[in-house]
Amino acid sequence: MALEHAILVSLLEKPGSGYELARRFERSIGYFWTATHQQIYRVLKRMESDGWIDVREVPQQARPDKKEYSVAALGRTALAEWLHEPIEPESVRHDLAVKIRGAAFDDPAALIREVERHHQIHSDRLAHYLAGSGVTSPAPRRLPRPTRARNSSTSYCAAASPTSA
Amino acid sequence: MALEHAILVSLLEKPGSGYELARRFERSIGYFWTATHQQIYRVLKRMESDGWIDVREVPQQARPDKKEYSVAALGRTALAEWLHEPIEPESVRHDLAVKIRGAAFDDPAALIREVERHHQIHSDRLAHYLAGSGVTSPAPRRLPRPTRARNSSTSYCAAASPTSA
DNA sequence: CTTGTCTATGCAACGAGTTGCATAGAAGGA
DNA sequence: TCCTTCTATGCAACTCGTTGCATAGACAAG
Repeated sequence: MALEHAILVSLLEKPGSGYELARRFERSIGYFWTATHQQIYRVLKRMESDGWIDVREVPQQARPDKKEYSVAALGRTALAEWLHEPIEPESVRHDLAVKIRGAAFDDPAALIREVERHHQIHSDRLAHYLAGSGVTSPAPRRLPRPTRARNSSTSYCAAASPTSA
Repeated sequence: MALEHAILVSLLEKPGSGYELARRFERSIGYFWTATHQQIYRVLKRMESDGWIDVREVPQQARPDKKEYSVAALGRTALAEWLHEPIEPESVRHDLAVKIRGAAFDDPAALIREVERHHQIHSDRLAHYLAGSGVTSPAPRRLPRPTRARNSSTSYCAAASPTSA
């Protein structure tokens, strides 16, 4: 329900075409919201017909013409309203956590490698964020070696005691 | 694509009905994957017709009968396969981050309260996790007061310099 | 000359997830 | 008695998001 709003933010930063937005959603705003070009084109259509954004045909040489979108008054209002709503239920979908919990019924060792891989990915991304933001890096942290996680991991996570392990 | 697998994990921990699963998805496994009862019932149907799970009609007194599901051999195989696949693109959808970025075009002060509210919610949840897991709490951390975030926040976040602020 | 890549837009079909509504018996409180 | 809550299951309609495919001109590499 928020792709519209992510697009509004991006168009306020700089007007652009569907194609350009799709590029931005590969980085920049895409770090916070993912979307494919299909979705973007479809939502742009709707936003335009709702009067949230304006279109301008821009002829180009040496490449196809494009439609440049910019935020209309109605769009700004809609964005402002959304910004003032509290964010709610935050629906969680965390594959890795489900797998970790499922590991009790399979081979935990294989998952540990996967967890470490993800830790690496997230560390790298954090470094990337910080490098770009100009904020000085906090003291680097590393994952503490597992202490007593091996047997305690099922204690609250599992609704009931697993029958295998 | 992973609700099936979350259900398999939950049913391995303890067989149960659609209704009971829906309860579990309100806590326990629900911390990692959200699902409504509608979704659960629909997926259970499919899993059953695919032979991933077995059903057993359980007559009850003083309440409606229920169908108790348990994991079949095919289900265990499917889960094992899934556990060994690497997790990929991790599609990100982070309302709060989009709002923070949009705040440059609106009232940043209002959002600060929202951010603090969320920090509180996450701290509480972390405490809850740790309390349940038996892991000793790490040194409590608090958000550093904003240092120079006010003007640097747009540097890499924004694809282009915002024209208002 | 063909193949592949980049810009630029879009349709059609599907699958995942949400919302609203419906049923139905038992129990408990106003 | 009526109303609400709890257990238990489900249909129908919708929106959101993904995947596959299509078009089409310009350009560069082989």
